Amino acid sequence: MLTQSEENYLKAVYTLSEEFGESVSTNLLAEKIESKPSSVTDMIKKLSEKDLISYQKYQGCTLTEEGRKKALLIIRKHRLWEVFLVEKLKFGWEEVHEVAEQLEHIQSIKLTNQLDDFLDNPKIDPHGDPIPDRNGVLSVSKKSVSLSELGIKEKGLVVGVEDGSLDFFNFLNRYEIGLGTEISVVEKFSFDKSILVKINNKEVSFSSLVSNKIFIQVQ
Amino acid sequence: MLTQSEENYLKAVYTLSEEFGESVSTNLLAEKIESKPSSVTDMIKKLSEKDLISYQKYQGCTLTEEGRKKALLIIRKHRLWEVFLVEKLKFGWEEVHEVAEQLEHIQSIKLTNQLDDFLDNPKIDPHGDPIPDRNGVLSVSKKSVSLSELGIKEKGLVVGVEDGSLDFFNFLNRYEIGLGTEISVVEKFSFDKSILVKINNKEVSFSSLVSNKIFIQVQ
DNA sequence: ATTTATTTTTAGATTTGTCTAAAAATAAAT
DNA sequence: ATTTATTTTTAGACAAATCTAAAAATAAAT
Repeated sequence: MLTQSEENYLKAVYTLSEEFGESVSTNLLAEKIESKPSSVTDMIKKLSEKDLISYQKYQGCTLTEEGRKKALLIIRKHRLWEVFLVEKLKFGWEEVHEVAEQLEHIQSIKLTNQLDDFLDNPKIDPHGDPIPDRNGVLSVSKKSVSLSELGIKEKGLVVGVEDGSLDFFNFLNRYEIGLGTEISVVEKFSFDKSILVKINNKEVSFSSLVSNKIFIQVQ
Repeated sequence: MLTQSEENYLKAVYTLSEEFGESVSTNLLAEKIESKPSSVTDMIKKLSEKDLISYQKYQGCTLTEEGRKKALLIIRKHRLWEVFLVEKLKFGWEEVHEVAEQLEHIQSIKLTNQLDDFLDNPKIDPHGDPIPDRNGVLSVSKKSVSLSELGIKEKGLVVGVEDGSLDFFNFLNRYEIGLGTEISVVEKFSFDKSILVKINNKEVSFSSLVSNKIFIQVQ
């Protein structure tokens, strides 16, 4: 059983490893965790004892296989709760982070997996970040962006949508858009924020309402 | 901001005050919290400093108005999460307590109130205990029991139902059962666990499936 | 009304996670 | 290749929440 603090360190090492290279320095971790380097050293030693982190003095640290797995399960919980807050409790996507930071530490595998099912096993969270599955595996590896954020001539695959309503689902069906559909941007109109895209060799225009809800992973 | 430990103490003082009289002894609290009397004394002093508990050495303690309010908001969260786990995530009512013990400490008034709305503002939790409203007020004061638990000739008012389905709602409508309806038990049949009751001066028989889902407050 | 038993409090120790200040190791700069 | 700057670690202290063991207060029993 890990403490909240230990979980936060594992998560921080994971995300910093992703963003910058492999090994994470003590100072960088301290900044992320908002604590002092000396505190970080102590905690790294502790997690190193537990074989969740591998560490050599003065050389920064990396997650072990076990540590990585733990980190991904915390991230899974965080992102599932974010989906819950936005989709079910009508939170704005910008205000969920703080609450999810607390909810991610709730211990119950059953809770996590039932929540996953209740939310229809979403693949991305409201910010476009991929959600690890129940084994801690990411099916989508990179962060995705909403269609509205793409530039002209950029293209990518649809990896998710934000709105779970039947209406929106029917709308997407009408245009033959599903997971894995390739979309490329032809033109963007700033006056109404609409976007002209090419799907299956047909050109279609979407309002910003729609383009904000379709998540794309650029190739 | 209270720590989890402080919150647990407030909740314990509240529930023990309800069960036994006003003043709660140090030993009783220690047993409830599963710690030692000396630890309890320390915490009581701390909460007393914060004006959440009133306390005189060797005389046990009681909640202040402020402390009571805090306790009721924690209980509110606990019971709302229990409803969520049973109704939405298909947990059994007997397995929700442990998880709710963790969820009750999540800090976000918005979360609590949105969850309340999402669950259609339930008045009782899956165990028949009343849920305080957003001001920490209990509209139903006593614990309720399922109809199946009443004895012959006992009567009471309907204060809630466990199942939120439209089917069940229609079923209740058919028999003119709503919140506040008086039900008295005429006879119980052990061979099939059905129950014969009187509602609006008409006698009706219910299966145990139904009687387990109707919550009654005995007068 | 003493004695005895129980309850409660105090005093001092422990663990976890943090901190500051100083020392040691590594990296950068002349 | 030294010197200087930066990073990281160590050593020791502190607050929170707990504990054990002993002392003090209250309650029960003779």
